[in-house]
Amino acid sequence: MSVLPSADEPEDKAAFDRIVETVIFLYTESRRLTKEQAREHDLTGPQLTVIKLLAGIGELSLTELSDNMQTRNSTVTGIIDRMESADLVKRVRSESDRRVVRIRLTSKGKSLARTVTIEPMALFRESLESLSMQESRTLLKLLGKLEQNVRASLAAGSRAASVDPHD
Amino acid sequence: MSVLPSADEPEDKAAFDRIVETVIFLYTESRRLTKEQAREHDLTGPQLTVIKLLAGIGELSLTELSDNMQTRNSTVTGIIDRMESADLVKRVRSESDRRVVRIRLTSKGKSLARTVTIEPMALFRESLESLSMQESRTLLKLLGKLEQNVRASLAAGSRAASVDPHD
DNA sequence: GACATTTGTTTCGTGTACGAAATACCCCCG
DNA sequence: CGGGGGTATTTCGTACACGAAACAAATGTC
Repeated sequence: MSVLPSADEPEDKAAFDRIVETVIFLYTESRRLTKEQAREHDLTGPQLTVIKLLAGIGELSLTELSDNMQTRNSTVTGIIDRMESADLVKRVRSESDRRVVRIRLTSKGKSLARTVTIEPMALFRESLESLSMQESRTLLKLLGKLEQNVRASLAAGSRAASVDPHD
Repeated sequence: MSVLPSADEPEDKAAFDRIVETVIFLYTESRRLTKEQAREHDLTGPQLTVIKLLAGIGELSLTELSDNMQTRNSTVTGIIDRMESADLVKRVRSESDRRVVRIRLTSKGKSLARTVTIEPMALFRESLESLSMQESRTLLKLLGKLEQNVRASLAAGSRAASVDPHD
């Protein structure tokens, strides 16, 4: 905010809400379509993500995988469990550090990775291409700013709820 | 974010990926914090959303609720089930159309709505306030453009199947 | 007024998604 | 050598989240 807060204008609030709604829409809808596409290959959305990540990088530990997917370890454990029983992936204990599990594609997983051309969040990515270079740079900058603020709030600790300078 | 040591990738592709990643980050992290905050009142994230919606509007049918929350009916049924056994909400059959169920806050639900000050996605909303008016307008415009493209793709994709065209 | 169709809600089965606790293994300090 | 503190993964219990099918009330058609 620059000059004055101007006691919640309905317009401002509506604009904020619209931004939040739009982000939720983009995320949930892209996810839904990813899931639907993945299904044609008997995969779920997260499973497709795992396959594409592993196909691109080679092998990842479970924690690296969960960092990449922005989900918790315990969630990824379940996903890998199901993928392992579907023979898409296998777990290999690391030699150097016997705590870590390396996740690797099986031959079946690899061939599936070659077959499936769609990327996770494809819908989202495609729609991005319609923006000009200038626009996507601007978008990235603004979103990055938001991200920084969120991270700052998170780092600021799990203190009070929305305890802000009220008004 | 990424585990990959992406020193200097081609900016274009990296920019797209960064945007996608950032949106996912914003959504999941805000959701996580909302959940955490709601928990202090023995609520889950979606339950807080329901309470705030009902407190603002009064009463809603299950379908209206699921539209507002961008989730499926079957999901909301479960949420309302749990809220009903916690005596936060009650189901009332509509008189005019006996198929519809109206969801209404109980007195316990209402007093909770007054007690809990935080809004769903509070973290997200707060971080938005750090943007200038100009910036949030720009952000809204660009996101809106993305949303339009996604909607267009969805409409085009649903030609084959008989999916309900939403607008 | 009997029928098929549509619309609103629930049921069911599967797959995330989370936090907390348990487990296994690493490293370090003494 | 031994224990303490830390990290990596799994287990467990609960709550979404979805699609498909079941169900019920409303509406359209004749």
